[in-house]
Amino acid sequence: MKKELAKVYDPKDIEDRLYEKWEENKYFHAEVDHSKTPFTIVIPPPNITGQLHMGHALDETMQDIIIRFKRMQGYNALWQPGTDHASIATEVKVINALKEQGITKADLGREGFLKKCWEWRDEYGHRIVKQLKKLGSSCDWDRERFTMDEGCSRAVTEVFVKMHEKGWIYKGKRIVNWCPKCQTSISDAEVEYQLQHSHFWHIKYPLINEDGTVSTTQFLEFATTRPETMLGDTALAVNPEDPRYKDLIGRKVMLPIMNRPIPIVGDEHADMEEGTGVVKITPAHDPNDFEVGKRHNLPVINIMNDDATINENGGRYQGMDRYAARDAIVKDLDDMGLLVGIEDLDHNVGTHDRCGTTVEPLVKDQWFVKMDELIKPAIKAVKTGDIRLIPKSMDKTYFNWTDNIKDWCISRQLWWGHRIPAWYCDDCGETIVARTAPEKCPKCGSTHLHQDPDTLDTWFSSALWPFETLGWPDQTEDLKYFYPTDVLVTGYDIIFFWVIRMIFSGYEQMGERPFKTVLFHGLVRDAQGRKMSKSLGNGIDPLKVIDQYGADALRLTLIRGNAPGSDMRYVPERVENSRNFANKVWNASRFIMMNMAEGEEADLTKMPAGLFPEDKWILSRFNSTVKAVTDNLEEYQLGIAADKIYDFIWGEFCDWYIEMVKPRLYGTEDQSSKEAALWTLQAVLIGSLKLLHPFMPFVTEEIFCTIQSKEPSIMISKWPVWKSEYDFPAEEKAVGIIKDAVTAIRKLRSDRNVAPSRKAKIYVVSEEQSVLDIFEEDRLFFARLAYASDVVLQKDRTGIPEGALSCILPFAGFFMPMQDLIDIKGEIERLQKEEKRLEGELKRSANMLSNERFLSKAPAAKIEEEKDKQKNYQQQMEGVKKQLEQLRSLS
RNA sequence: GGGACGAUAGCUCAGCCGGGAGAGCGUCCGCCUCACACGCGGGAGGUCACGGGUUCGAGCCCCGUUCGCCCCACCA
Repeated sequence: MKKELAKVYDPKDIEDRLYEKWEENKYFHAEVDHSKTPFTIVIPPPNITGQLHMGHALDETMQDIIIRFKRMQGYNALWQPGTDHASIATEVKVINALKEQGITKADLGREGFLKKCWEWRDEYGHRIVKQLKKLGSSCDWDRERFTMDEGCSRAVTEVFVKMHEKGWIYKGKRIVNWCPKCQTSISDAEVEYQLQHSHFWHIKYPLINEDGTVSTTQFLEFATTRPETMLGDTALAVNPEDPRYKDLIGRKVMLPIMNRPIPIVGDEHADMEEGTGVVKITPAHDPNDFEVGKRHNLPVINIMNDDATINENGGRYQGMDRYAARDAIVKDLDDMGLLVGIEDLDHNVGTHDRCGTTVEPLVKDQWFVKMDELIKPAIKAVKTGDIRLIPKSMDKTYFNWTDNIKDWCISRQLWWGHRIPAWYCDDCGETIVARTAPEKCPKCGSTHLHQDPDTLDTWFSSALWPFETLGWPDQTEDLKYFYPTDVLVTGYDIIFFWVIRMIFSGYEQMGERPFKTVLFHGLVRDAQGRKMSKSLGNGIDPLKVIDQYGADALRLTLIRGNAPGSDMRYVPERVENSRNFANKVWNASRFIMMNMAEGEEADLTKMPAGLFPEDKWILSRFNSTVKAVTDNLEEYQLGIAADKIYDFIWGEFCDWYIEMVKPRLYGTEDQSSKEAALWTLQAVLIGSLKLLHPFMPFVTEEIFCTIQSKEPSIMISKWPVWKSEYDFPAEEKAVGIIKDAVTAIRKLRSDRNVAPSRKAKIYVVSEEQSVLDIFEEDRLFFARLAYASDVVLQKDRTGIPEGALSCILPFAGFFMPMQDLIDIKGEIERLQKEEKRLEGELKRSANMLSNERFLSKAPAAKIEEEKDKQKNYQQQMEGVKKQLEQLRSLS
């Protein structure tokens, strides 16, 4: 039975079926095999709270294209998948879910709460994986990992203990970013600055006289955006060079409300140019002030509880929220005559990126990673090119962060995550950091020990992702073979959170880079260029798009015309075009199959002897496309590669080649001609499907498996390579000439409104026998494409009816006698226009070729090219003039 | 304040090494031509933001300007 495809490509029927087939046959699975070169990608592990969004879709598609390409090239390709426990994001979700049942975290206790988290993970953690599969992602699911599985947890503990021994992880009282809502510390990277409307309050504190009395006439004035923190002020600072104030250094002012004398210190931090030059110093609630406090041994007075209400150090404001306290304090200061004025101000306020709450800098006992030494190899890696960032412009962003890096606060006051492997002795206070829970205190022998309640920043484990997923800390075969990975594909928005941390972790723990290249992509925005967000409700669900248009269409849409590192807009119409392209490929294949005789599969390993010029032309074009696309993919220029395949398949193979060979397929007399055409059709189609497969895995697989029976799947077939026997420059040129002629003739007919159904005799006139030979050889398809009833080749214009429609090209003139369409005047006008255009071109060409400096400096090939052009224009001009002359003699 | 990115057809965007600008959508004209109307053929539409410079030659390289967007830092 002859194989057939449905008339319209319907992805719904086939995508799930093919994905199952791939999984069943273990095509995604990679094992250590020393006869092959590994190529490894680790997935950016999606959060278990996540739902597939367009950002994932883009990220996954890029990785899948690369891994499928490499797999077909013969690499032992591993795409290592997994998910992230996403400590704070998950904890918040679980808390909210519990809230609906009226349960709090505290009700359940630590154990109970963690149980809920694991339940949550079991229920939702696989949702995202299922969604990734809908996209066609060829991850090795047998190797799926989770950042809190046994192995990853072991890796985390190992790193923590090792780094602690090295002195690179320490505990200390530092000012940290505190989220009063989530009740945890967060890292600098998690702080998001937001422009907020606020005020600048101008306040003055009275000077304390030399005799100890409070002055009623002398005040120091300053401005602040946070008047409530005055409760914790422990100094005013002025610049030591400031002539206005330097005599006052060492004197005191009376802190109003609290009635506490505080010193005036001289510190560089006070900028003489700014405001009055006086700054209030609150070491407990401002990072800069904390530093000033350290330099001057100032007391640190914390005035806030963990929920940002005022604590017992805030006197009568105790219990008030920080903003209520602010209003009250401003009012009280005003009543005391100490409020000088209020100014409107828009300024950036740090907020927690998860919940949007304004962070409160607080002094806390937290765990930190010391960054100064750790970061060095990471800086060197990008400087020397050991790790390459694409696009290159990301280098600067990278260095901007590494050059200004501060120690990393890694402890979180959360329950869901890796618990810090530190224990404290209740009797002597000793801190024990260990891989397993110690039985007794090594210092005093006490068995009264308790573990640090905190967990680690979720990025602490993701930083180890490239090697922990391959077995580290064990020295597994997988690790030796697949590490370092080849390319990391991710959005630029997590360069600081994740990419940099993986790089320094890789060098520190493995002594080697975690990946050779980082390929950054941008954000997928909506059609108006806005970020897709839940609150705006403008997000487009990739799953719905897949449902409607197919995964292939979505994938191609996201890849075409998307340059690395730059944001893209999701314009729905573009998906339609991609879907149309899938249908185009489908129908071209359908056409070829319809013409294949039963059981007649071409032997693609053997090129037939009797190929026609057009066969050679398309093979040659295909050959060039193979090379270009391969080069682009090697350079991770995915969008450019996709464009080239699209253009080749649609613009050359379908629009031209298939049309060219139709007469040979329909005719039955010349069997070898038909076979040559069928061989070429299959060779080029199957080759093109292979090129397209990484981009559109489903439709290509379905066609591949229908049109040939030798190989079980396109995804494990061989990637095409450039072949010298497919290189036909002469035929490329010859068919190029025919295409030009066909286009010109079609335009002429279109201009004159000649219906396609109306055929005409075409005279091809050229003095050059070689040109006539080309038309002779390609007569069959030329006639079809140019709507010719007959083609007459001759060296001059004898016998051509007067007033025939004509178009003149450099290499030949074409004449179509259509008596009812004679319009001598119109023809003259048309040719005059052409004459004028040619005059311009000839002038430009002559100018260039008479330019001494062009001739002496431009490359020889360029000069030759220009000379050829000039010659062509001259020939064409000659033909146009001749024709004009004749027409004028008629009129 | 520092830095990145962008400004190309009506819209959304490509444009690799500098050698006379492309795609999709839209639009206009003509076609149900025996694979595909999710299609075919043809057309219109561009001062490549602006001003200088380098070069035989600039959308592309250099300097400056304007506008947009993002990141980082900071505003006491």
